[in-house]
Amino acid sequence: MANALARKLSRYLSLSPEETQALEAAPSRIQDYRRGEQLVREGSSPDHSMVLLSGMAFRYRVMTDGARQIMALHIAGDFVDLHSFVLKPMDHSVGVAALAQVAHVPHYRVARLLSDFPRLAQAFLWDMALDAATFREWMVGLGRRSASQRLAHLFCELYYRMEMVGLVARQGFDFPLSQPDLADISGLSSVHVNRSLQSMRRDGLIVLNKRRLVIPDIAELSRAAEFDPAYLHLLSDRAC
Amino acid sequence: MANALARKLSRYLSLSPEETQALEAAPSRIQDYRRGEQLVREGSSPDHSMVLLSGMAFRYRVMTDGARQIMALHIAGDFVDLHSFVLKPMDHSVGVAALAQVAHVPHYRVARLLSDFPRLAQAFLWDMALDAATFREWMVGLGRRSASQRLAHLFCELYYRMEMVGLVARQGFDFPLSQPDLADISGLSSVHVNRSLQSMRRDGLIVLNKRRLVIPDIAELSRAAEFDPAYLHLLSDRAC
DNA sequence: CGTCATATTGACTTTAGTCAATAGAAGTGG
DNA sequence: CCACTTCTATTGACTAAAGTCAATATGACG
Repeated sequence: MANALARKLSRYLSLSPEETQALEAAPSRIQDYRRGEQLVREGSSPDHSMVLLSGMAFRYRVMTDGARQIMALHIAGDFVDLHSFVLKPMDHSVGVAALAQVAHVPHYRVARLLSDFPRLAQAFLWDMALDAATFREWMVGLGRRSASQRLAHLFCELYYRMEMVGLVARQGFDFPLSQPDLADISGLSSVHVNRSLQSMRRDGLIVLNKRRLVIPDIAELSRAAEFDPAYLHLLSDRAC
Repeated sequence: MANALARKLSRYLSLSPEETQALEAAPSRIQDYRRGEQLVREGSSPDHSMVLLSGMAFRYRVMTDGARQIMALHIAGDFVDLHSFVLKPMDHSVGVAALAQVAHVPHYRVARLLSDFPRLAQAFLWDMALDAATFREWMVGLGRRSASQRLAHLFCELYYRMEMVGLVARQGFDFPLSQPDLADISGLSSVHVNRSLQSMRRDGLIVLNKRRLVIPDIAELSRAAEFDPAYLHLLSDRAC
């Protein structure tokens, strides 16, 4: 998988050459998807999971009245729907926010990896746990943070995650999400997102235009968001 | 573990006698905790995970201004913090809502289970995926549902989960949560929870008093909440 | 150049939060 | 069993945050 996943998992444990090799060989194919396309549809029962090699994807659900809630963002190296290996049918869809290169990993090969490499089983557990930790952090935001804190918090999270995979340059990174997208992430209306962004711009916390987000002072934005990166487990907290 | 966990996991795959036996033998001890006590504290790095045998527990985080967000509820049979096996330190605390009997499973024994019984690894992945599916459902509620829909949705979820473990009698079940607790689950103020509950009572959707919740017509409450139990994966969707 | 999505602004409405008072209930020590 | 404390529940009056609707830019793109 062009090493993207192996690099991420090695934050948890150092992979043996055989394990890395097996991960490399796992995808059946690699495919590009454009913004607006769907990787997986709610209600379907995929026979493979997907690893994002580049671009951005998000998981979401559309309610009966058309409202959408985005529940996760994924960037290079993320195992987008590992859970579909054990939990079907899908209870949400996966969409593409920015031109994405995607590796398809058939579930039978996931099963093979688990049985052949017990340590990978643990690494996959770790990856799912990390995913869940991010869900929890977003829940805290949705339940208890103000509009601009939610946005600021999201920007901080993305900054660190992007940096981790080498996508931050000159304190900024590509940011393909529209204001309606941000609204559906933060549980707000797009009008309110617009106003909150403007206030953050006025305060010099962010520079956002032409699909690029610059954070002049991440420490200050973190303070505004009361952001604590602990839940991202950026440091190698290696068990083995 | 008095079979509570084995029963839950067997919703995913049928366990062999050896696997069941190994699960039974996994806890190092069993202990009771009273309402208000803490099972795990944010920031700690436990050397064991916990299975709830009876009672009710919840995972939560307290923010700097004292606001609390509850991110999960656990009932009998739930593996409360399996993730602490792979992800430390804890990014949230675990509290007790109602007198809880808890089995402690040392992490080294979890590791043993994973390596000795590869199918249990998959079952644990399933359990974590189920946990995450519930997180996502709560996120949708926090982001996009109205106050009384959030509460109604929670009540529906609990009804099905309680029924699954045989704790529903005469359309009702023990409900130890206070209105402030409900507020911290649903991201509302306790005053607003109070008013929403009263409106639901007036509509005959729920009967709630003396720490007991009765749902006269689960179909009607489900309609009000736009509740779809799919994410709970109640049916045996057995892979093996 | 026209089209479509996105961004911005103003005016107004709605939902939910805050503050404060009162009432009930449950638990505790004597 | 009683007095006392401490949660918990309820209500009213007022405030604030965020949503809605609608109009107008702005910008990318074929």
